[in-house]
Amino acid sequence: MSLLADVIVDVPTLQTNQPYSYKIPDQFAEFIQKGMRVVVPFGKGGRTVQGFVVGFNKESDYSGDLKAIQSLMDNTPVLSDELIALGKDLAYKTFSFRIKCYQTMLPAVLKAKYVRQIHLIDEVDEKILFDLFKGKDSITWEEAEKLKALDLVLKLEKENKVHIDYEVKDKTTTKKVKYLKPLMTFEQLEEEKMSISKNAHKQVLFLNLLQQIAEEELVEVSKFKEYDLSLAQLRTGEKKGWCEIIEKEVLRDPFAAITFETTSPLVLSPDQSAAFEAINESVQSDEHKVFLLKGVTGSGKTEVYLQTISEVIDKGQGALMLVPEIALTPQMVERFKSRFGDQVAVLHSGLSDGEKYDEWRKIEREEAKVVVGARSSIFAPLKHIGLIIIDEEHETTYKQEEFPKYHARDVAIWRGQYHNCPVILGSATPSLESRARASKKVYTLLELKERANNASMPEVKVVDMRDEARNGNRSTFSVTLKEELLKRIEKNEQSVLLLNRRGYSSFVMCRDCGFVLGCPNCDISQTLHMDTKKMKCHYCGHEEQIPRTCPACQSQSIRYYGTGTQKVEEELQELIPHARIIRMDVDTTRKKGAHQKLFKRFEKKEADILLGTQMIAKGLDFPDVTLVGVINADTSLGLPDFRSAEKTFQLLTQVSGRSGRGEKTGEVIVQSFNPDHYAIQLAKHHDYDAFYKKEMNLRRLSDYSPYYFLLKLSVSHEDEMTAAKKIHEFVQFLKPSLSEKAIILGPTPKSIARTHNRYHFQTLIKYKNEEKLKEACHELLQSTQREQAKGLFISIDYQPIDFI
DNA sequence: AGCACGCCGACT
DNA sequence: GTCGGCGTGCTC
Repeated sequence: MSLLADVIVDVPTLQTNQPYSYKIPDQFAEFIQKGMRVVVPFGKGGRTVQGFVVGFNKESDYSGDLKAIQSLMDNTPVLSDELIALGKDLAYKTFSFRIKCYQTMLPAVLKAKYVRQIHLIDEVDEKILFDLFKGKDSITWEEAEKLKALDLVLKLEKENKVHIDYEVKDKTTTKKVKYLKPLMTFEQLEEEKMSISKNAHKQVLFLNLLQQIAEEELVEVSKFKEYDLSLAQLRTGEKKGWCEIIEKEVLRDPFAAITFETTSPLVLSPDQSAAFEAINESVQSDEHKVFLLKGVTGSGKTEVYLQTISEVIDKGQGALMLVPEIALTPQMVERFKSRFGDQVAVLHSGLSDGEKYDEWRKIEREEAKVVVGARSSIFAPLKHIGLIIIDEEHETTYKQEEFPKYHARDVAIWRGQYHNCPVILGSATPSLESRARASKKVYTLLELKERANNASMPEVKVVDMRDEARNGNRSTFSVTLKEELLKRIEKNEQSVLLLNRRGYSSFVMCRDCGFVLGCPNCDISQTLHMDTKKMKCHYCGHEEQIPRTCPACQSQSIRYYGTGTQKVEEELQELIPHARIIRMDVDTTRKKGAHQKLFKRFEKKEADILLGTQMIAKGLDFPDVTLVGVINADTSLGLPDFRSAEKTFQLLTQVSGRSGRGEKTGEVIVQSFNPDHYAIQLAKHHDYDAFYKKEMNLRRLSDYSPYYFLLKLSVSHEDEMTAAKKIHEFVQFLKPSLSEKAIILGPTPKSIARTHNRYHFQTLIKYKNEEKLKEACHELLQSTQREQAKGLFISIDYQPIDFI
């Protein structure tokens, strides 16, 4: 009795979000394994799609004829039993499709590409042969589409003159290096030398070189370039049987050119030892426990991580560590590589798809024991996990904004449970959710109270910008900040300036009539981009010229408003003409490696001031930075987001940590229009505990997280009325499954009500224990499939991060 | 997603 | 009368 394979097919719809049974042809029976990618026929016509084998079954309850698997795409599984189960669970929890989850877990190159090929199978008109097929016997669907000949192709197919073939193409590539292997002995080569013409200098040279290579030795073909021997000349030798050229696969190592000095563990402080001991106990006893490691910046959390990982490796297990993408700096990677050498695999967005795949395979083959990476690394194919670390656990980038909308912290805990291993959540400013769980003893709280080397926390000065304005200073920079910047330049010390970009944009406004240039497709203002000298919509990418006169009143006084990094840089340069400034923002760091280059330049003291957005706030250690300025602390306070105070507090605490990391004491200047706001005042006093208490109280009074869970239902449609009507309908649908305690906010139009010419509405559901809610949401998605197919978008976001 | 089946309008 | 519109339903 042969088995059937359960396959999840690459068709992301609700109707197909389930395993399909396929027969396994005899030739694959021996090789097929759970977790492999396969090519299967699916649906009518000759369509084939990629699928994942998620299990085997003796029989199927499907009444029709079963189809057979067409081919296997892997020699070894790409998904382990653990990841197969995790994907299934994630799909349910995040209201997503299983296939999407599996694709998210794997490197991009493992996602199939589909090619539709049109093959000629019968005689056709000369003209068609020439115009369409250009004399070839097959063309791709896309080529035909470009020639606007798809209807012709379909007609030819009906006439049986062409055949449309569906191919699943594998994108995986491995880097191959050509090696040369001698096949003859010294004596045989000597004989060969006799038999060839003495004028064939290159051939003689080649034979001489071959004689120098030991038997069984492989030499890289590229080495022969040094002797001016081309590949063609080597191939001639291959034809004569002197040698053989073989290709061997090598893994790309993005850090190959860099050598890392090895470092040894540092001596731990009493706080660090206590934390280490507590976590290590869980490691040694294979106990799943979640630790919240709270330590101020510079308190040595990383050293605790490193030493715990070392224990895990000694036990023969692996460790997974997540850091936010922008904190994944060369400095960070270096710390891990220099402690654990080649056992470290690094996954981040700067790698090419091929490089990512190679790092992934290094992990999968168990050549790497330590994985360091951003959000998606939480799915790394480590088989024996002994520890998972989420550094800077409060960062919102751990929540993916696209489907599947998972939170890496939740996945970490899932995997920690599966592997019976501890999970560490580390932060100087833990999220309220995590800190509250620690209070309720769901997590174990570990604290590092002191900075290493007895460094003190920097002094924070808050400058009231309203006073500045009253005193006639309308510039971006307060008098105090300017003076302090000048002092640093004099003393040859460095400063970091942070421009808080959250909720800020530079838009063009008419000073006479107040006209703001908006996007024609979306209800937001367009942003000014000085580098390309264009206006751009950040939502849909629409671009147009910068207006010279106001489109509404023809006034000439239309100009930009708001503060972009570029404008601040210009203003700063004007204010302090001799200051050497490095600006870091999305524009100057777009190119690969630009980020690192700018930091290196700053490190080498080629500049006095580093000016940038959030990306400069993380994990960087510059000993000569003694001043940190926050230009606009409170732009993020005004956002319609219940976490805005928390975000502001975290940001200010974070940047303050950048100052005074060396021997010199540091100073922080925060410019604000709301200097008395508790988030600013408590950040000034480095008082997380007081902030936590105060903020928890506010959250309790306003019924927000962590007291309530949140679920966001969004709906969009081309027609405003339809979208509005539908979301009301859906809320009515969900209501019966909610208890009295649940609170429904909205529905309301989103603050950016229109993008891409679609109208968006959303509603928030606040709840504590609602057993039936998740099931009801799934039902809602199921029952609205028809409407979804007709252009109604519905999205359910469990524990959303943004509300705007 | 992509395809077939099926039931209504305007054409050789 | 039929060709083709896209609404509906299914894919192992």
